[in-house]
Amino acid sequence: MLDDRKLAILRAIVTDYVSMREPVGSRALVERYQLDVSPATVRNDMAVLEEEGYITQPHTSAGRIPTDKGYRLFVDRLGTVKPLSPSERRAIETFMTGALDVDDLVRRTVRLLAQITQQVAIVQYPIDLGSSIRHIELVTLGGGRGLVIVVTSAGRVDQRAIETGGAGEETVADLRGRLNAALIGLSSERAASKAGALLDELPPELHPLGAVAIAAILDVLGTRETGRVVVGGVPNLTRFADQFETTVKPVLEALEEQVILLRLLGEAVGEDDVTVRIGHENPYASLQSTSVVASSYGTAPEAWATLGIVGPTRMDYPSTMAAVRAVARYVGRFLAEG
Amino acid sequence: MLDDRKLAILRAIVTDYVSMREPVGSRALVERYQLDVSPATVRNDMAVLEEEGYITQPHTSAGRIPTDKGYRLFVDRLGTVKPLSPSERRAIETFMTGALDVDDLVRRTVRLLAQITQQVAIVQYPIDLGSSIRHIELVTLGGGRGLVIVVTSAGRVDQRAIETGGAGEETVADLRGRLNAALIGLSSERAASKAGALLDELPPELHPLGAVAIAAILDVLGTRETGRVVVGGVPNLTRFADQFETTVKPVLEALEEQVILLRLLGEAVGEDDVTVRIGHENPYASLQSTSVVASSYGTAPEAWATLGIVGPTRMDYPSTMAAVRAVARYVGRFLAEG
DNA sequence: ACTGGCACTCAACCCTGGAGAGTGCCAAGC
DNA sequence: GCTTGGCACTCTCCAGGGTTGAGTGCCAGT
Repeated sequence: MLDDRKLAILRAIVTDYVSMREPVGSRALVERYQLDVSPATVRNDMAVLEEEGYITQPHTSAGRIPTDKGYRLFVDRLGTVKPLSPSERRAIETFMTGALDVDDLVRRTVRLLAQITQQVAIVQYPIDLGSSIRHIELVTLGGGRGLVIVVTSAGRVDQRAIETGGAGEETVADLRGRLNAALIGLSSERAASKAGALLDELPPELHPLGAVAIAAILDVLGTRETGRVVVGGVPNLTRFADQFETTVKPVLEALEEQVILLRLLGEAVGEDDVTVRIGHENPYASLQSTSVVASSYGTAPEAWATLGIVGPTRMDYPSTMAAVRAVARYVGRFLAEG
Repeated sequence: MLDDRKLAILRAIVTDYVSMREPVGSRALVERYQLDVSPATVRNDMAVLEEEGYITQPHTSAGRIPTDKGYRLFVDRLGTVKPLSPSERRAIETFMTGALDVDDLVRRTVRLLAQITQQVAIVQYPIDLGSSIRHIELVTLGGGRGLVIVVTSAGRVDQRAIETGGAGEETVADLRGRLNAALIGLSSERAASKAGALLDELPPELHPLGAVAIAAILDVLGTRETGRVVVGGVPNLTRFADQFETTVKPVLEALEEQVILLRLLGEAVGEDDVTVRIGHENPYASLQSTSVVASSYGTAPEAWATLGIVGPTRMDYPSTMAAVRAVARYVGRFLAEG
């Protein structure tokens, strides 16, 4: 039902609307793109496209703009791959090299992604499901307080504050030794179950301290998968300039909710390539005037997470997708190399 | 030159403009506040206030609005202390209790502050200048990589990735022992100088690993003071609704710059009470249409940092200052108790 | 020193008419 | 049968003009 010319017209409408930011009419279309037909023909085709729900007009005498369905078709079948510009490639290289640690890497990635796409960037901290426990440290801080520190083979360090009570240094050392002996080398899941069982094996004098320490370890292991999220490039939202209160505020609110962001990125897990959610395809009402372009990154199972961007549905999908894909690849490679 | 009535009029103008968000005229003033004089008298006084630079009018036939200088006078001499509402007190209690660790505490504080002030909140991580080194951990991760972890008596944990090369487990253990023996209990400054000297004392076989480990430790100690900053409540910026591109974008950009935020908060260090910077008093051009209300918090010297809010110059200073002060006190107390 | 009165200014609002962009439809042409 | 030129129609946008209303500054009177 949609012949080649209609598809070409849809592609032209999307392209034009994205760059011009104005509803596009039949005349402008034939002038700016080589359609080799008259405006009247284009109008007829546009009527069909509108009937099928791919485009719509804001008001009677205006040009057409793509609907979410139109963008979807464009992304799925019409988008031509747009390679990154040399300067973008260079930006990626420059940003990545010299990252100090995972924290720094994530911060750099957010900035980079926001800069090339000119959108709001979201990067999830790498989660290391498949990694194993490398070290467990118990430190007293005085005043009856202390820390439990868990280090994994992927280089991740988590800590929890605990009440140590009046436990002496040798008690701490004893417990530290037992914990390490029991848990080092185990995966998160196995460590969690082993730790639970370990409490019963401890001599009574280690019991009070052992209980809180193990509880802290279980907490670390349990919350590990949810991973944090970092957001950047929020100023790019100002390009939504029209409708501020109605459009931007909900988006800002969503961006402050870690849970929402995680779920948003979560949709991309398991996909091979870049995932695109357009407008209402989005699970959150507050983001239904935006699109999300996301991708997994990293080398499973050691470090695996997702990153992406949030922007107006009216965005340059080919470029954005290329950028997200490229950044995901680079970060993944960087992570693998250390 | 400014008698009591003129001051009362200025106070009324500020109060009214903040709540009504509209230039305020002489008639409205005498109607809404008990000035006991006629509009004409108020007009005469307003002419003087305008001449002195405390108020201004957007255009000829409009009411008056306060200038930065007017707000300054209001804050310094006219603001009546506004106690927190019971619900705000309750919010503070609720938010604080149950914080897991410093990270969590900071996150909760940002949310809390943003919620009660309805502004953008900024909280600096506690910096622990006066604390001492409690433990140093060296962990190998395989693949020639490893981690240096530094724990302070205030419970702060920092880590750095290092190249361990092919160093064996006993080498690592040896170095770990020497580092801990040398550095535990020292303050940041003394630890830094001692660490630098320590390298020369190491036996040759520990040299390559010792060099990178000590470099990492120095890096941790060196960057510790600059502390990170967390921002929250950005959606509250939407209440700037007028002038979006011109007003909000620069603010959003500033909010993404850790350096700017740190400097902004830094101004409040050493002050006893809440610090207020109004409009152009602000060092950054992009924030000159905003005011910053900040306060130090924490118990020196163990943990000491600042927090505050950024909002329009047209803000409810008494309430905001009360809220910032209260939150700073609470967080400080919480931090002291652990 | 305060007040009432008055003339003046200026943004905001509404209404109107014209211009322009774009459409849908139809009859004619290839 | 698809395509095209023509035409009437719709609707937004914009500029112009008149009115309204809030607010001011100034002055003379108490």
